[in-house]
Amino acid sequence: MKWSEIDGQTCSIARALSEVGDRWTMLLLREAFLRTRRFGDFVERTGAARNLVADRLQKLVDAEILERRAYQQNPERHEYRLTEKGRDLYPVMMSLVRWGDRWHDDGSGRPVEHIHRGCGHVMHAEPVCSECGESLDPHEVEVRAGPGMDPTSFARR
Amino acid sequence: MKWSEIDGQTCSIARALSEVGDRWTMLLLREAFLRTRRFGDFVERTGAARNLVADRLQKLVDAEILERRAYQQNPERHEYRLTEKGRDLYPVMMSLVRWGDRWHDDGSGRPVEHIHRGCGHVMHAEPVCSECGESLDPHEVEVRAGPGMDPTSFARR
DNA sequence: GATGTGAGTTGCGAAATGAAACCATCTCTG
DNA sequence: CAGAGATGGTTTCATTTCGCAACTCACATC
Repeated sequence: MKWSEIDGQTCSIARALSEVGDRWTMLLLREAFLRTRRFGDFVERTGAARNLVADRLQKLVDAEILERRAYQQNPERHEYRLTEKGRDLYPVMMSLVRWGDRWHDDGSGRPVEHIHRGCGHVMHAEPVCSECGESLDPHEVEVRAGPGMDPTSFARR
Repeated sequence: MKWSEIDGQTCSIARALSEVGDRWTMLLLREAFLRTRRFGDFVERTGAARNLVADRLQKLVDAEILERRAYQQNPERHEYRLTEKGRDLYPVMMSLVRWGDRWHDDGSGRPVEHIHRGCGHVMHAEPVCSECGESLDPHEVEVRAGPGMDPTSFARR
């Protein structure tokens, strides 16, 4: 199966990855969360080739994760900003940071620290159950087919 | 810059993505969390080409995210299981599921549902501040250079 | 001996990537 | 006004990776 057909799978993760699963795409989004908005800055800060940055930004705009809007005329210049859908990727980014910090610590500490203004502490994202607020443990979570599951693909398992 | 050099960046996300940022890698991990353990099942359930599955499983083993262990002799057969480091990717997977469910809903509902045994409800992962337990809002989080930041790359910003 | 199964490996055409050069607009400087 | 930056891409082309099918190998079963 080609990667480009992956979004046909009956799977939330496959469909999510069809939009943000690309290597450089994630780094572009990292930059977007750090308030990078201009083409040249994306190129410089991610280290990706210009043509790839152009292609991925376009795909993110098509997916309505970024929005391309003019910020000046003469010459017309555009900036790329996160949409609501894009901002909603925040938990994904934070959980990646958390994992990276925990398992790739070379002893020098975290490259960046996140401070929660509400409580003033250096923090990380902790996933909890949306219903009861308990900290999430994989063993405490049961997976079952939901209403959107294609029955044939579930039967296979 | 080539993708293979990406892990040299001073960034938790770049380093995390150098190990799990590949398209198929994430789908293999999805399967691992659903208790898929054998080569043939990974191939069948992800739809990836056999050589890619072989390559990615090997890389995951090298990264100590999966562990390859014999489960029988004559013929020797192996299974791939999540390590502690691999299981710790659970928040990443759950946040991807959450995002996919929210933004790719075609009206038929979620493909899979997660039930929290503790409270019995269909739930999703909700990220909160590790220090105060408040729900996380990007605007409430300040980012600053940590002890592990390469000063030259931060000065650039 | 023939056939089957599981787990890969190999070969090869097609597609994606990466680096550098090129282009188009507009502004600023002398 | 000519020429030299900024800025934001697009094009070109050699290299790398993908994706698919076929092949191998070790054992088991009929």
